[in-house]
Amino acid sequence: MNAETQIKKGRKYDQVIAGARAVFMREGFEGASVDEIARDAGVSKATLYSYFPDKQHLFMEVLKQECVAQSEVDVLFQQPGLSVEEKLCVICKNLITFFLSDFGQEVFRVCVAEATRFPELGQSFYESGPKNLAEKIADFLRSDKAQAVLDIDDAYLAADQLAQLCRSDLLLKVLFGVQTNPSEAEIDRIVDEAVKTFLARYRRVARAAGQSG
Amino acid sequence: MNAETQIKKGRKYDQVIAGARAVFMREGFEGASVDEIARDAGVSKATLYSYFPDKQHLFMEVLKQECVAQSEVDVLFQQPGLSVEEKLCVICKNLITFFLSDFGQEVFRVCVAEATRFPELGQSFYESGPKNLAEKIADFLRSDKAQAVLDIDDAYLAADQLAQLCRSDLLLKVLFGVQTNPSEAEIDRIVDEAVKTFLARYRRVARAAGQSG
DNA sequence: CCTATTGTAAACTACTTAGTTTAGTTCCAG
DNA sequence: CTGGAACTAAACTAAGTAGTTTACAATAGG
Repeated sequence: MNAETQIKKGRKYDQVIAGARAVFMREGFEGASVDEIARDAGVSKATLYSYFPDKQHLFMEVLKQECVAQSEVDVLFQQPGLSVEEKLCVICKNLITFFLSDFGQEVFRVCVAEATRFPELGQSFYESGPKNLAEKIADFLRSDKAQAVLDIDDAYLAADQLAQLCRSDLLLKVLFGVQTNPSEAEIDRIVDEAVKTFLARYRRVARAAGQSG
Repeated sequence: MNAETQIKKGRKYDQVIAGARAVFMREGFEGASVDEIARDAGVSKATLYSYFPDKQHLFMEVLKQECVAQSEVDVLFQQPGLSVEEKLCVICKNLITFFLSDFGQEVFRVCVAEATRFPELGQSFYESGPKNLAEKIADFLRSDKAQAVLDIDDAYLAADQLAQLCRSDLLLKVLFGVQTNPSEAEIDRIVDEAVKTFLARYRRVARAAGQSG
């Protein structure tokens, strides 16, 4: 009776998922047809339906996997020998690179579109993506190394502000198809300005050892 | 031969648009059926098709109107006797209130979802919404009153940063259905923190009259 | 009052959809 | 070589889709 039991079986499973991912990302849930998925997957419809009870379960399975993949994205990479400021820049750049990637864009778009139809999907996307990322950044901000340079009260809030400053105009532009691949220079500028604003607020003031509200 | 000529006619036009808006916002483009729109509009399908040549034109017309409505949202209201800092708070609060509204959320969601299928739609949503808002904020930041207190080089970038700091986690949470109506206190906190960070970067330093790079 | 316009409901066309079934094929273990 | 499992293409069902047409009703202007 557990939810998983209905899904999965033999050896063409991955192939089906791959085709489904491609079509769902391209067309959304309503726009995708099962015939197209089967064709794209190089698999017969009967096979597809031997793996998944229906279109919805297939859709959910695809996006569950995308969420897992997304949660494994690491914006922090353990790069030794970087100052906190440099590290902040690296974090920002990785974050931007991620949401500019085809993967990031497609998953984001589909999840926004179908969050109403599949409520648990929106939740799990949010948690494996933005929330997960913000928490990783917050952990870094709480580290001794960071705290030596930064004076932060609410690390999660600060992490979120940094992430938001990175996303900037770009996330919206990309989401609405206004600009699809910004130049490296443009990205560097945004990163630079984001970190500048972040440090203006959170850089520890030289003198006083205590924290100011 | 001009694009407009195909659409519009008599007196039930608004009714059709209203029904179409309701259904499209609820279901998206593919998910919405013309029968449902006609039913929801309290109009026969034949009447609907006497106003619009097809589903796509109807969809575009609805969203064109939403974009116009969106572009008329004013985040600045001319409120006299407010300090620049207070004004920034008001701007932030209005911005948040807007994207938390049903209207803001629905339009945003549908536009993201259909930006691939209807490229010009994404563009015009972006321009009438986020871009338009940022430009209004930038105009304020460039005003003498604001410049007396703030030291800003690139007003549009600063405006965008302020807007992003406002959106914070909230926009994403709302978009993915994680949190639908945050408390007033929560909003106030975000506004407060956004303005704090913004001012930390852009508040004119007491002493020097010139601007620093 | 009469007629043209604008509306209506409902049937209809031609097509697509999700999902099932059938009859036959490939593949591999024993 | 055999038997069973997994797979296939293709036909099929039942329902829904966009868009058209038909035959009829309400409403207004002159």
